[in-house]
Amino acid sequence: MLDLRLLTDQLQEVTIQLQRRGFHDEALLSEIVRLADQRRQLLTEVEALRARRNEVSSAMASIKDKSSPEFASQRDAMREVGNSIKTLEDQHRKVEQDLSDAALGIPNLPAEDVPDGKTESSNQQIRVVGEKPTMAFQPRDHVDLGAALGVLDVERGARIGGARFTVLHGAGARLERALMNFMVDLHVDQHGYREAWLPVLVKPDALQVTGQLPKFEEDVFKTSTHGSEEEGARPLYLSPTAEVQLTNLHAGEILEPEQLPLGYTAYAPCFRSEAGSYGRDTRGYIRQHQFGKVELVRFCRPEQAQDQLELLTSHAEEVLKRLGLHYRVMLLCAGDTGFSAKKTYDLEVWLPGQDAYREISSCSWMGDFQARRGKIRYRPAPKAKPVLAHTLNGSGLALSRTVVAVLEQYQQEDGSVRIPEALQPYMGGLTEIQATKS
RNA sequence: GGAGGGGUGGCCGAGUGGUCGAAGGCGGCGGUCUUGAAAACCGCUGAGCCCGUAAGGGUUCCGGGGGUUCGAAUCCCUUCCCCUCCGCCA
Repeated sequence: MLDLRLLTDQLQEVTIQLQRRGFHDEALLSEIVRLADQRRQLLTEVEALRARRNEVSSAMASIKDKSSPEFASQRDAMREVGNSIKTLEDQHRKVEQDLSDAALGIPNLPAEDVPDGKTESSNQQIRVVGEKPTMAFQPRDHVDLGAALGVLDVERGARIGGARFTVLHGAGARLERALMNFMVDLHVDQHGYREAWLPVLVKPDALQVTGQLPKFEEDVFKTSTHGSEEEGARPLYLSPTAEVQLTNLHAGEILEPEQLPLGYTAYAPCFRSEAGSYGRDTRGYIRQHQFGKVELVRFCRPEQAQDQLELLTSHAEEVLKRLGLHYRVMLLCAGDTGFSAKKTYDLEVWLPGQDAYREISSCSWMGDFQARRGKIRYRPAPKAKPVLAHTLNGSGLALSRTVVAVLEQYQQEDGSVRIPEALQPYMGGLTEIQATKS
């Protein structure tokens, strides 16, 4: 959520910044300004009445004879004041609700150094790391490779879960598990993250903090609950990314300055409905309803944020470097930057089987956008007023796509796949995946 | 699932309709004393919102929501969470 004061005081500037990312609902913006103004008026009015009531009430408390005419007349007068207060409170509550509904639909402002542009074609290539592996043969894609090796089983995945579910077998399953441990260990031991093991079902409130709700409900899986929602039963959602759980770790808290910057990492399965992506990436292990991911989340002071984004990105990159995977770093243009983010680097790994770079990590600086929704604050100095923290997150990395990248970049002419050296200890010393009879 | 108990400030804990944002203690900060430290003593010590350049003023918050009342931490309804015992269970 944006700072409403900023929005109302500098509407023009905010509008321009939002237009950069393709947001053009200026009617909504002026509605917010109107509601904010109305809210303030109602509040001033109701608080004046409450002040009066408080004053008279404490005077009434000191009247000893509660049956005196003096007491009775004051009580009658206050009865009307009480009713007015109630009426104004109802109005205020409604305006407050409308205001928050409207404000939750406004995306974050892009950072200044984010390039203009509407689509991914305007993204900027920042750097390229490593080189495309030379192959004196026609590289195969991971679906063919995985099927031939007996490690990737799309058919049986569909049998169990339907489309966009996959079963891994043998060395393939172990590869995913090895990657998970390798990544978490790296971030904990080398990068100083605190490891977490998390709930996967999450409350709507948690999703609202990170920005998936209320606007993108169709993208997440919602579970059914006992009892109707009208009766107050709150449904739980399958978390689409551990960013949700990790960012909410400090919701409602005031952190001490020496705690920052602070980093968490976690492996968690992620679930996405992929509504609206029909027909896209239907082949293989690229876009699944369920996938594993090792997540990185950082909390910091505003003045640390830009550096923290570079640091976080370098942590995700380190995984690719140690695995010897060729990739490039893209700075997303304003139009391609996600709803809650100010600035995002995508890491795109080279997939020779598709002759393309594909996103394998997305590292973002959210500013105070999520912190405002989640009331995540820190105290800049002892006794100072709490200030909203900044949050950052990134995949470090998406496991399924790393499996794909290893299969495709380490494939050999005979269809076997070498295991990156860094991973071999996690694979029980296995150096190569070869076809097995299944 | 059944039966009970409980949610109060950073923490512990009192408070069952009226100057209660809330006793007392702990912790933290500052001071006195001390060569220094400890002890002792004194003072300060929550957050949000509104008005104001500021000083300051107002208001809300005792798990959440609603109600009763002139007035609610206190009474009523509802909901969430935690604990104990029983049952079930990876």
